[in-house]
Amino acid sequence: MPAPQVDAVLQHMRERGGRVTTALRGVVQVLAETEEHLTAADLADAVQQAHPAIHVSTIYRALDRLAEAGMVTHLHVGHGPTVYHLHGDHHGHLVCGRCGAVRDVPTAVMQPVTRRVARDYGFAVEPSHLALGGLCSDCAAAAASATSAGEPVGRRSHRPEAPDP
Amino acid sequence: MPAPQVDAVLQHMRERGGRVTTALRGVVQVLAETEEHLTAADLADAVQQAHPAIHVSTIYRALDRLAEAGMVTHLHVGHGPTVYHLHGDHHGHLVCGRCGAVRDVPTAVMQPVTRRVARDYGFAVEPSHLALGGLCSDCAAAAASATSAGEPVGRRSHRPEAPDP
DNA sequence: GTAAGTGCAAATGATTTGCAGATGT
DNA sequence: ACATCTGCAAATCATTTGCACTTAC
Repeated sequence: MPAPQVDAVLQHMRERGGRVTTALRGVVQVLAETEEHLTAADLADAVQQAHPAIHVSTIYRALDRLAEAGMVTHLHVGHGPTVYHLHGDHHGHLVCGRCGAVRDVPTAVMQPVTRRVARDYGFAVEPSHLALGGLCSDCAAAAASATSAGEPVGRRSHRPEAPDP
Repeated sequence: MPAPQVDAVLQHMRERGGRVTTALRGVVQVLAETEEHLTAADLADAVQQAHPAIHVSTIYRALDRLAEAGMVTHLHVGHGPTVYHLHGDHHGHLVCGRCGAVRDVPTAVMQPVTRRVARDYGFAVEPSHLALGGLCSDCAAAAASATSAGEPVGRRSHRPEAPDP
C-alpha cells in the first residue's frame, strides 16, 4: 500500500551511493506490502513472481545492504530461519516455541525492563531486535490440557490468527 | 563443583527409564562445572578431553534426552549456534548483537513484562528461554565513540565481566 | 538378552562467497 | 566507462538421520 514509503527507502539507498536494482526494489516493495515477518525464502518467492531470475543469494545481499543502511531489521526466531521486516515502528516480538507464531507487542510494554536493564547493566536493548520466547495462548492451552496432543508445526512463517489490538 | 547435583540429574534420568551412558554423564558433568552457556561443539570438545570417541551427534542426542526430561534448557543467541545450560535457577539473557556476549539477568527483572504479556496476550514467557537483543555497555560505547572501530568478535561464549547485583 | 545408545557418514537447511558477466548512474 | 550488482555453483556451519554395531541394565 504505502508506495511513497517504498520510494523513500529507495531514494535513501540511492543517496547513500547504492544502486537501485530490480532485486532491491522488489525486496523493499514486498516488505512494504506486508505486516508480516518474512524469511529470505519468502522474499525470494514473492520477488520471483515478477522477476523469476532473481536468485536467493541476491535477496540476501539486498537485505544486507538494507540492514547496513538501517532500513530493515532482522529477528532470529527460535529454530526457524531469520525473518526480516522494514525498520518502521519499533516493536518487540513474542515467539511461540511450539507453533512458531510471531506476535508483535508495542515497545511501551517492554519499557520497564528496557529501562531497568539499561540502568543496572548498561545494556541497550534494541527493541525491534527483541524476542521473548514462550508459548502462545493456543499452544499453552494445548500443552496444559491434553497429553500434549498439540501439533508442533515445523516452522513456516507464522499465522496472525486473531486480527486484533 | 556440585558433584551431588550431577548425581541427582543422572539418577533422575535413570528413573525415567533412560540409560546413564558415558556421553550422558560427560555432558552433565561439563554443564554442572560451568556457569557458562555452552554450544554443542563446546560440549563435544570438553567431553572428548576424557573420552575422545564421543561424537558430536551423540552430544546432540544426549542434549535432546536431557531437554526432554527438562534437565537442560537451550537458548538461541543471535547468529551463533544454540547454547545449552542446566535448567537450574531461571534467568533471562541479554545477548549483545555485536560481540555475542551473553549476560544473565534474574527473572525478577523481567517480571513486569512477563506479567503484562501474560495478561494482555495470554502469552506464557519461558524465562530461561528468553533473550533480549541489543548492545552491551562496551559495544555501545565503542559504537558511540569511534567510527564504529569496535571489533565484532565472531562469537565465542561470553564474558561474565562484573560479578554483580 | 535386548532395547536404548553410539559412531560414522551422508543428508538437510540456512546462509555465505568467489568469480565472470550484466547493469545502474 | 566502471564500480556496483547479480547469477550460479560450490563452500560453510549447525543440526539431523539411517544404519549396523555396542553396551547398560
